Amino acid sequence: MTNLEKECVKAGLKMTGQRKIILNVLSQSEDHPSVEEIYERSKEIDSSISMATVYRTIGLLHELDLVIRHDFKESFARYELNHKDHYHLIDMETGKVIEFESEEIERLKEKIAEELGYEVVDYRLELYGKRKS
Amino acid sequence: MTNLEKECVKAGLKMTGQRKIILNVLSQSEDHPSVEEIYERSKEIDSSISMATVYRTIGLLHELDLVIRHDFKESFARYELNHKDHYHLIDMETGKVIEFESEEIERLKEKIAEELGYEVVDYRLELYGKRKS
DNA sequence: ATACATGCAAATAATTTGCTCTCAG
DNA sequence: CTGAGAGCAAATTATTTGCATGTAT
Repeated sequence: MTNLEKECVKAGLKMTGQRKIILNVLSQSEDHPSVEEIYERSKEIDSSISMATVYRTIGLLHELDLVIRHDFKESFARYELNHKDHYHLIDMETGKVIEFESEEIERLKEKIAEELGYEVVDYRLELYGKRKS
Repeated sequence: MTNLEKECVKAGLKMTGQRKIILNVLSQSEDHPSVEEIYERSKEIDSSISMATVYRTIGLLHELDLVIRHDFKESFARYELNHKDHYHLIDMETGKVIEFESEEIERLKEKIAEELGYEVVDYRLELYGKRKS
């Protein structure tokens, strides 16, 4: 049983075949798949899996804070496993998503929230850019 | 004719009654209204205005870069007139949106994009927080 | 005059949900 | 065994679009 699976069980979820597959797909994914994509990748392993199950599972994982949801200015959402703090730069020409980290932003967001009398519960930082010629 | 109206005309849009109303509603709004809300506020001025028109108008204004679109982790979008660079902190308990500015973030985002070989075309920075007790 | 806008209603697209059956614990 | 979970299809929600009619320029 993987770590991720253990976390789910600990949270009270039953470890069904479908959930194992979806968790596995997410673990294998280096990108930020949409529900549709997660569904497609999961179907390659078990073709009987349904969209509804993918939606419900992703929803649960999101509640458990195991996956993060992104809205990259598209009509649908993208997901990824919640690993360390990082940010995204979206190439507006190719749609490619580049991840980056930044200690400075980390500090800055805490500082700003602090000044406003708030504690950061969640955040979102995305840059949309064009490759320099 | 307001400045905003002039900008629209300059871009080739016809200045219809509906558009004037919507522009006016946006100018008056201190918050970040959804299309539904813009529609409600507009209807108080001219009850015959339709959702389709609001959607289309907002879409055009967005293309002209006169309004910015926000996805504050809700199921719908919110809009506001595009004034100077600023960011948002969303109070997770009340949903209230607090605007703030930050020279540092301004510089930082340029620097980061630069390092990745990109030019910033657009960006998004939101903090989601809980009020400190 | 005429191309662009509007209102209405129907169409889309993403996501959610009701219901019945299945299976993990 | 029993309640949580799955699949299917229908429902919902936000947004978009086709079309006949209206209007700013």
